[in-house]
Amino acid sequence: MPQALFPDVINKLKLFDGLNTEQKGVLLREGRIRWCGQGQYLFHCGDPISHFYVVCSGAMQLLRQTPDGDQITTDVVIAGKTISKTEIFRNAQNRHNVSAVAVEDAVVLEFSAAWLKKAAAESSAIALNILSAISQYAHMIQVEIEHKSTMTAAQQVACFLQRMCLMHDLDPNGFELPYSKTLIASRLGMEPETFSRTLVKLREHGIEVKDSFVRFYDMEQIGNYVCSHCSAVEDCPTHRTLLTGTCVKKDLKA
Amino acid sequence: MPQALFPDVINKLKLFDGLNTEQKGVLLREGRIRWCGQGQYLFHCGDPISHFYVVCSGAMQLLRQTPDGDQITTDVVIAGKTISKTEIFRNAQNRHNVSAVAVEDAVVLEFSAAWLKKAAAESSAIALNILSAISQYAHMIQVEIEHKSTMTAAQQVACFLQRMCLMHDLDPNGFELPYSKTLIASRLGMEPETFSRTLVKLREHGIEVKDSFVRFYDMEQIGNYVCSHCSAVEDCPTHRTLLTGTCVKKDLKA
DNA sequence: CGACACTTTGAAGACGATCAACGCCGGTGG
DNA sequence: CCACCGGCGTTGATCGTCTTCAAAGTGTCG
Repeated sequence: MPQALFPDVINKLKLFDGLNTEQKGVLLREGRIRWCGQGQYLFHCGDPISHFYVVCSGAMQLLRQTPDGDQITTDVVIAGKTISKTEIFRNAQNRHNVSAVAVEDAVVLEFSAAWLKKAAAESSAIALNILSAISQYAHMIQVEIEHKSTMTAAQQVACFLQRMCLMHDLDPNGFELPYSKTLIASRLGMEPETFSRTLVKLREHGIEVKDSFVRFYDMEQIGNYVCSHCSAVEDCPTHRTLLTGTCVKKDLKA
Repeated sequence: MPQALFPDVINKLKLFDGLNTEQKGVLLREGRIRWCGQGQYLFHCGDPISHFYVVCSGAMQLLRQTPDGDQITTDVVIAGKTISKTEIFRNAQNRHNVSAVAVEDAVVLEFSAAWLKKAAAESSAIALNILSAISQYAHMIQVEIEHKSTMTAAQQVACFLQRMCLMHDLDPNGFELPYSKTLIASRLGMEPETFSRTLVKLREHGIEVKDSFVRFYDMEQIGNYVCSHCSAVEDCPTHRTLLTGTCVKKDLKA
């Protein structure tokens, strides 16, 4: 019984916002649990899209191989987030355009793609929830494109660390990086070397990183170069300070 | 009567796929026509989101100012495409996060945002059409992020020119650029100078550009560096040759 | 005609990628 | 128990690419 195992994750799913407990129950009965050991693939790029997934614990990396060998990390999906929503509704060749692999032992709830489509077609609440989620996602990557073409590596890292702090609900005054630096660098589309060098520079700008321990020690400075567009991530009182600045490029140029 | 004025554009709208003529008629009666002279803004970044738009003729540029002055072109929307879909369903602050300005005289059909939400809630066909459109869009920008971090300017331009050829239904053996080089450069997130220099280099790789005239003169070479992920853009028999390669970075590295 | 936007070209500079080397750790196997 | 290996992270040196600044040519429009 899925609900019994991961009630928190399931109850917080935005996908089911606006549905009552009974309705959720009916839908969730279709779910099947899958365990993914670290390094195990949930699916590969090019596979037919058969399922929709909710990550219950652990984390999955979405990545794509470019034909000349190097790989791009599209996203790192943590507990409570979903996989394949976008692909399922794309109405294209119906094949995954990314691979999904567990970066740490993970538990995933799996539904058939048809189930999701049916739910969207029959419940306008669900359809609108999905629309909202995909729209937010689209906005996020759009902002990231913008970052890539206008910000230096330091700015991107600073911005990313702050979003990560929000998304993982970590303490801005000190937290451990939730996954490896190599993976973060890949997620940001930069080389591990560049990422490493960048972390050192951030120390002069209100962010201290020692090993995998991060501390925002000068909120005022940080407020100066938080990117205003990033506030698209859900607002949260605890982290409010991280969200109320505008992105001033110059500050990190030095 | 909107339909009378722009029957082609309206009838081809994917948004209404699966609806009969009568249903379309009812929905379209709500539309209001707006003329946008070149340089005129349809809305500004930060404005409350009030409407959903269908471009009937001309082209609109979507752009965002970064706080330190430079501007990013998010997208160039041509006839038959829509504006604000994503923003409307984002369920965030309900404000535009881009500005829309006419790059050439444009005619736009305008619907209230509430109208679109209502249509999506009441018709699962429409909801699924929107889901599909946004998903495709999300995939496209995802691929563009990938391009930005793995491809050189030359590769990006080559790929973009081919997608443009498809989207605008142009003749691969020779066509005029549908808008200015400065705008294209901005759309690609690069400087006009870089873009200009890049076009010269493409001549050695199967693409000739003279002034604003583009010709793909060596399909075989081009096939070698078309990016396979880009085939997400709708397939089209005329342009099939442009879609059947895989993206081999090395070819354009020289 | 003059103002202005667009495009191209040149030269210099900044930034990130790449290659190489090293220290560190955890695991494996002799 | 120690030797060895592989992955990770850091640092240094070098290289290529894109940006930036500058200048000049072209075209359009008032």
